[in-house]
Amino acid sequence: MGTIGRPRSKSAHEAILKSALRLVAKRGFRAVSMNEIAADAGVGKMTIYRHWPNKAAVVMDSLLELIGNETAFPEAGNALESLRRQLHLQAAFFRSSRGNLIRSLVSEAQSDPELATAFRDRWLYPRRDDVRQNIKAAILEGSLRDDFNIDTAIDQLYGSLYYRLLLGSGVLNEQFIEDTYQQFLTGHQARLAVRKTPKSA
Amino acid sequence: MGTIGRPRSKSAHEAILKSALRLVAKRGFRAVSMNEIAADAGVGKMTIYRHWPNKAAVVMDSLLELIGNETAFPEAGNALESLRRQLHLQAAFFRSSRGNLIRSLVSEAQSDPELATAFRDRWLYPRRDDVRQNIKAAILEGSLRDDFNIDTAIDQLYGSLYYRLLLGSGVLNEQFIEDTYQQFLTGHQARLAVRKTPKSA
Amino acid sequence: MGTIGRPRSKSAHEAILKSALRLVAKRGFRAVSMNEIAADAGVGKMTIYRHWPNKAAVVMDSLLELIGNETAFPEAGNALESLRRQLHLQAAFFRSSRGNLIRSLVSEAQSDPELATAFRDRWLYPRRDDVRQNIKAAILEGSLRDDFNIDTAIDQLYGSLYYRLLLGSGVLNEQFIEDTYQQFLTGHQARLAVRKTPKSA
Amino acid sequence: MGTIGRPRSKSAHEAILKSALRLVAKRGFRAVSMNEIAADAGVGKMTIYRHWPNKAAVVMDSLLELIGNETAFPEAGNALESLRRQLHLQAAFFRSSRGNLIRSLVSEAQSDPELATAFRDRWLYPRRDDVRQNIKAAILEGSLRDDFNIDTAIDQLYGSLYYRLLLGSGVLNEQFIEDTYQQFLTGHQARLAVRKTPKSA
DNA sequence: CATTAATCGAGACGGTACGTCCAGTCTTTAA
DNA sequence: TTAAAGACTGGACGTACCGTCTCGATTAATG
Repeated sequence: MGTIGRPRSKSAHEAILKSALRLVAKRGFRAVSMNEIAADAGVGKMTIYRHWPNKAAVVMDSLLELIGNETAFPEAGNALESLRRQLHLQAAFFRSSRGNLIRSLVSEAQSDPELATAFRDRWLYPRRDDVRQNIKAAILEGSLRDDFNIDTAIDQLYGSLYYRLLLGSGVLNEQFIEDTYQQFLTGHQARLAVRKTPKSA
Repeated sequence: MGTIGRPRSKSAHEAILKSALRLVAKRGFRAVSMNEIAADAGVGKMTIYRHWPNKAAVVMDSLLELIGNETAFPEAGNALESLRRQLHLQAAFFRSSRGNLIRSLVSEAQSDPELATAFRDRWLYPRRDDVRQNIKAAILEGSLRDDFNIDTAIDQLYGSLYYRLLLGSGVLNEQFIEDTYQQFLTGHQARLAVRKTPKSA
Repeated sequence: MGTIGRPRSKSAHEAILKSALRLVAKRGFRAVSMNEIAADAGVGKMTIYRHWPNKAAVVMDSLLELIGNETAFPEAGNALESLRRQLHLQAAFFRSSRGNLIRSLVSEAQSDPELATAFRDRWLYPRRDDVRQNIKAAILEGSLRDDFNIDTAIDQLYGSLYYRLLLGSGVLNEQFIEDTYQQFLTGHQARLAVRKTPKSA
Repeated sequence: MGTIGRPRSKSAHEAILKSALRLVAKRGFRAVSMNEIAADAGVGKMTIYRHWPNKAAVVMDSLLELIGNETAFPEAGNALESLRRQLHLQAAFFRSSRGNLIRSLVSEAQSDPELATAFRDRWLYPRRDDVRQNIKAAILEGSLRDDFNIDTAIDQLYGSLYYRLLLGSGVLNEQFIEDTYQQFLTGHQARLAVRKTPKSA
């Protein structure tokens, strides 16, 4: 049933998200003001505040609506390989300018409990669910053991990626991802009759 | 060499750090203003800026000077056990109100490159050096293998702790630490003649 | 020539004027928003702007259409007495909540030349014309001299009323009106027996 | 006794007043924003709000501190002549760009009771006191009668000037002032030889 | 009677100014 | 010279309102 009054402008909505995404990815969250986003989107500031409660919420939505599925699990012959490729996708995503969005949102979430909840519920947990599904599939395929705590394993796998993104202690390159994946395998791979030496650099 | 004029107040310096620590630990970085810290410390705002360049630097120093060694490696029979206990110390530290300092500084560092560098050079890397020394000791003791990339291993070990601190996806409890430690062992422990079953919840 | 389409709602027109009059008289021009008038009148904001160009125009019309003739010259035995009574009517009008409309419009007219012109052409000058007619009648009746500048005399008569309305330097009570009327008489009344030099252009 | 802390900047204070005066006199109250005044004065907006509660208060002070005595009673041989000249001064003041300040303040005062009180207490009443002193002097000099209500007489004298300033019904030229002055004389001048019934309270 | 076209209530829109807040700097007097 | 106190510039914030625009629904006069 249609509501009365002028409907919200879909084009304004999208223009705001695109401007926010572009500006924040390029210059960072704090360096971009609401006035600037509004001007860039050709929109009144009140329109932004009518759609979102604050800057963080705008950026949160621009992440979800515009680039939400860049890190989806890719097709591969089996679950384990799909997981491996997704880790590389995630690293590439973090290395790109999009990584600024994640850094900004995690940063703001430290002083904004509502944003923290939103980030978890709308970004983190859905992606963790995907990972969990993938791991369960790998278990069913017989590639992984079935006696470990999946949530803990996920934290170990992805924790190091977020760590390098946020702390900058090292580069998120291919080798690092490969090592992390292998370390995960070492701990959780199903035991075969024969077993080789695990590896790392 | 005798200085002219009124000497700097050492008590002011400490009062500022204590106020900053207390207020930021309780209410968070963003919610605390410089005026408030100055007032709480019974000090003029200029005195703060004469000692530190900005708010983040004050909090950085309050972390280092007041509670810097709460996570030092404890004595234990061997290097591995010392590492295990340190992981538990670090988790306790993160769970306490002090965790707010780390969260605040990492958060601010996302938009302040100088702070990012300072945080790495003065907090992160010294502690990583300790971990590295410990791991090398464990290698020498024959408890760990000697063919892995230590920096990557450190990221895997501590990344999940920072992840839970900053993302709030799960509790930093004893079990989580124990699992993380075991997963590290699984991947890096020296192969003995006999081997037990690794574990997890 | 018949117009096409839905005709303008006369009831909406009147409801708007009544709401504007009531709200502005009670709370003042600036304190009342167009949204509020629209809501009070049970009308869409666009309907107001389809009938009038801006808020001042609405209030201007509410003054003219609803209470325009409260200060008309009353019947009396002669022109002078009619003038005297009209001055008292005008004072009563200014003292009432209707005075707020005049104050509001004069106030807005200071920064809105179009409104200033409209206020003069539609409110001020018609009433000055009435006064002028009355004075001319009094001259014809032999009660007033015929050698003074009528416009200047009107400004002197009514200027003090507007002055007290807008500046609030004193009350617009009966005595003040009576004194003002007498001062006018002193200067412009026809000489009964002997008289000295008249004055003015 | 000197207070502690940095004292308010006298130069900033004056720069603000001068900018406000210049801009408002030229373009009018509503057309000038606080940001603009701040920028023109080379001052932060907070400094303005630290010295005054709102724009009207700034303009009020710029009127009083910068051009307050342009309408002071000039020296003349006698009180009546001084009054006559002051009327001409006042008219010239109203005709000049300074008249915009008076118009602005009276306009804003219609919706700002505090400003209304301030305008009366700080601008209007002091000047009325001067007029009252002058009239009393003229009475003592024997030029004016002593049996009329002075406040009413002042309203009649100056009311017409404010009326033409605010309503724009006619020009504030020399002739108008002269007529107004003569009308005042007619009603209040002391009778030279023979005299009939006086008038008014 | 169906069509047409301007109106209606509702409310989102672009734009502009407001008044508040805080970071980091500067300027006093006192010690 | 340094201290406490607090005023300073600069700039972002979130709110309010104006006057315009856009919906779906209504309402005469026209065809």
